[in-house]
Amino acid sequence: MDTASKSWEQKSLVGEIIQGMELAQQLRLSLNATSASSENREFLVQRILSSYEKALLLLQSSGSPQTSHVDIKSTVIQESRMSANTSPCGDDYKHMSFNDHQDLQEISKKRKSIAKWTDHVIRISSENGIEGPHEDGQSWRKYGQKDILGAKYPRSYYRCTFRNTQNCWATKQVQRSDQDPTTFEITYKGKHTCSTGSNSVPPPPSPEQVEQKRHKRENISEPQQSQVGQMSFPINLRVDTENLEDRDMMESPCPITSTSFGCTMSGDDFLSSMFDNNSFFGNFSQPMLSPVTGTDYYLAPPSQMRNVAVNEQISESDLTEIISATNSSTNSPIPDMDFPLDLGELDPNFQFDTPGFFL
DNA sequence: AAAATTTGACCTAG
DNA sequence: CTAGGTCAAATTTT
Repeated sequence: MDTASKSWEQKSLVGEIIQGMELAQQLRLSLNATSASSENREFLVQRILSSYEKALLLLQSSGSPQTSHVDIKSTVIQESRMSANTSPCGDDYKHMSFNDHQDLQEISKKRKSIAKWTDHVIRISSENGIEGPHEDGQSWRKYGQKDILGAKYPRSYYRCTFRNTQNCWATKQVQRSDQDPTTFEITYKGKHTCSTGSNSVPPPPSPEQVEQKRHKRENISEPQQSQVGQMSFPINLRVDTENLEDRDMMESPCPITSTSFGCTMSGDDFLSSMFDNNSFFGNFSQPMLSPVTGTDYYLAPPSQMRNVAVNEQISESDLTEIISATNSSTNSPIPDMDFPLDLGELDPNFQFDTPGFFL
């Protein structure tokens, strides 16, 4: 994974810078446009910052081939502007708590790795019928649908298409709002670690795959922990400020990019069609974090980890974001937010604490 | 044929 | 037990 990484990084670097410029331009336009909301601007700002952060990251990492994610992360700082909680509906919720159960037998202590699992909730409503889809530039594969108690519409579950090939454990859930069917609540969990080489050809399936079935799990060797450096920059991408929705985490989206919708959800119920936009990956770095952030990580892969991947990733703060456009927000159950973290287990090295910085 | 979706069964936390 | 989440076989789509 490093052979090509070099040129790759350079490209990424350039791409990030370019992206930053483009975003800045968009921001400028946004400032002139009366229609643009402050939220959009906010996102643009975040993206711009994110691009630069990535660029810095790349520069640093190129210096030292190996990863250095942690430091990098701390170096990047970010101001947190934004009114604390202007948005009323900031109900983000996170809940997740998984444990391994079946694993106990053998691997009881091994996975102490920190896998961060975050939830990002966004709401998208298409008031007038058409709106941008919230594509994230990722490909998702639907793996389930469930009727939720009290909800009129079923919830759909998606996971990254590259789960198996690249150990990407990102998932998302899509739920249509009861009262306002035009609104969808999308919850993203996990981070994308898939890096399909953006350069040109997606690399073949990664080496260590997991294929073991559900009988035994073993730790897979670590995936490359380089994810930080890989972002594909959309060269031709332009973000539309129209209504951008975004989310993301500084990770790189799979190269799928713009035109291709990652979404394969043809689904029944959702918006397979109602939107069309082209804003894709956004960034989601969000400022308003409470001081306590930083602490949300925890190991324990998703529910049933049969293949345990120990990803050590950079943690990113969790945040939930809501871009909602409208009113209806009543139907969101407000779960409790609990933070099951066991700090004790963490590595002392971990240094993320800085509260205010971008993810 | 391969990849994605559908859908009921299965699993687990609360 | 129930509700929510995931698996996986069957089915559909590409």
